Amino acid sequence: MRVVPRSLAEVQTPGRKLRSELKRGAILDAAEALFVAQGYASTSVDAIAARAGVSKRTLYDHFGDKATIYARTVERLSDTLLTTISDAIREEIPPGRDVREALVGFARRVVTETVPSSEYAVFQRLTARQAQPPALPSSVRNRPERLLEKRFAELTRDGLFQATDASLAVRHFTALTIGIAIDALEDGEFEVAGDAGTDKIIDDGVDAFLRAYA
Amino acid sequence: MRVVPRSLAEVQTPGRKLRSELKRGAILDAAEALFVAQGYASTSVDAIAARAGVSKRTLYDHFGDKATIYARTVERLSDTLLTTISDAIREEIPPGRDVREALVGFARRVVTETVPSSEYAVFQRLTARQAQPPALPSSVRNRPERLLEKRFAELTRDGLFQATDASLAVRHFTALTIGIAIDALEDGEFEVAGDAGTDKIIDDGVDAFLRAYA
DNA sequence: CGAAAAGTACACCGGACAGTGTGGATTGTA
DNA sequence: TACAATCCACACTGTCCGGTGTACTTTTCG
Repeated sequence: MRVVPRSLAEVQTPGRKLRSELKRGAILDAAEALFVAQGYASTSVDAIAARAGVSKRTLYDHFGDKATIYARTVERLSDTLLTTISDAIREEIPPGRDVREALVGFARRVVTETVPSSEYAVFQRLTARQAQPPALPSSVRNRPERLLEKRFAELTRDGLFQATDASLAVRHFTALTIGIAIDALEDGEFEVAGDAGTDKIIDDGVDAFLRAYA
Repeated sequence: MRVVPRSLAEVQTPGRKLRSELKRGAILDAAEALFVAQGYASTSVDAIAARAGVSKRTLYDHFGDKATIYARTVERLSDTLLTTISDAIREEIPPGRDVREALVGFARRVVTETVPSSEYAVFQRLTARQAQPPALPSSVRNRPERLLEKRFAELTRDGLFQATDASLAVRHFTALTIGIAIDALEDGEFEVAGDAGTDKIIDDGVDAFLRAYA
């Protein structure tokens, strides 16, 4: 006589493969959080497994070793970031929108959407040369910038602002807005000020940028 | 008349003491190089001792533990950086010098003098929130910026450029020049280009800054 | 049903590392 | 010469960590 509660099993289990994929995602989530908070070297595989609610063995069955976990984490982060930037460009800097509004909207959105997971900062920091994990090629690191560069070139062609060197303009723009905002957030500069602080930073940055490139 | 020593400490021979001080310096040199290259967690005390040409026991006699070595390293780095910035301000941005020349000279000097030890970048990175070593207060982290801020305020008062908010102007200036240059250096962006690459970055950055703040 | 996939618990290994203890060598100084 | 400061070589402890092996359970599906 079968005592196996088939119905119960079917209800609480959404399929082997799906569940396996969920575990995989949970592992990457945990890994991302820990790598971001503590860095590569100080994050133990046991800690990742514990946080993911998964046995260490499962983790090693999914990914072969710690370096691979790290690589997959950064890859996923990179993809997410790329999507975020791509969406933000399309929706915040559409043809016809006032340039100042568009730039402020874009920067603000990138910063807020990548906080508190702080994808942008995390990505920069994790991909920075620390020689601990295998360093990533700068071609990967700069993908988001390339997207914005293309849009800036179009804006210049339409005469909306002067950026003969689109690559340079993007560098200056991100440095003046997103870069400074992320820096400030990492310093915990305004524990209270919150969004207002970053908003002001971004407004000021866009102001300066437009003064230089209008 | 016999000179009576008040304590043993006063009588200590300059020979021994000097040598001891040299060892101490060598340890800090080694620690700085390794912390910079590998980060805190991945740098072993044994490695520091080996690189300094000093026994591990001597190292532990001088400093009590790894955290203290790290703290002393960052302190020394901070002091060196502050001196570098201070000198650069005094000598590159003197009263009367053409503003563009002064700013280019300043930024170029800060970058070149802090490379390849890359004090500036190192300082930023080591003091960044990584939660591994005891985080430093941002008051320490921002000391160099304060100096430049003061000079910018003077320049504005003299009508040489428009920076009603000196703090903001400094942020924008460093972001546009030193920040981008250091970033590029860390990426190993121009393995060959060398100084020419950073020089162009700085020229472009100063151009943009002056367009925004002239 | 029965095989296989997926996961867990747990013990284990080898190595690295922070930190200590000690005895001995060198060397300025009284 | 005798003493003390300084340093070194070396052995040792406890701990953590990356990674593996294995035996057991649960779930899925032909």
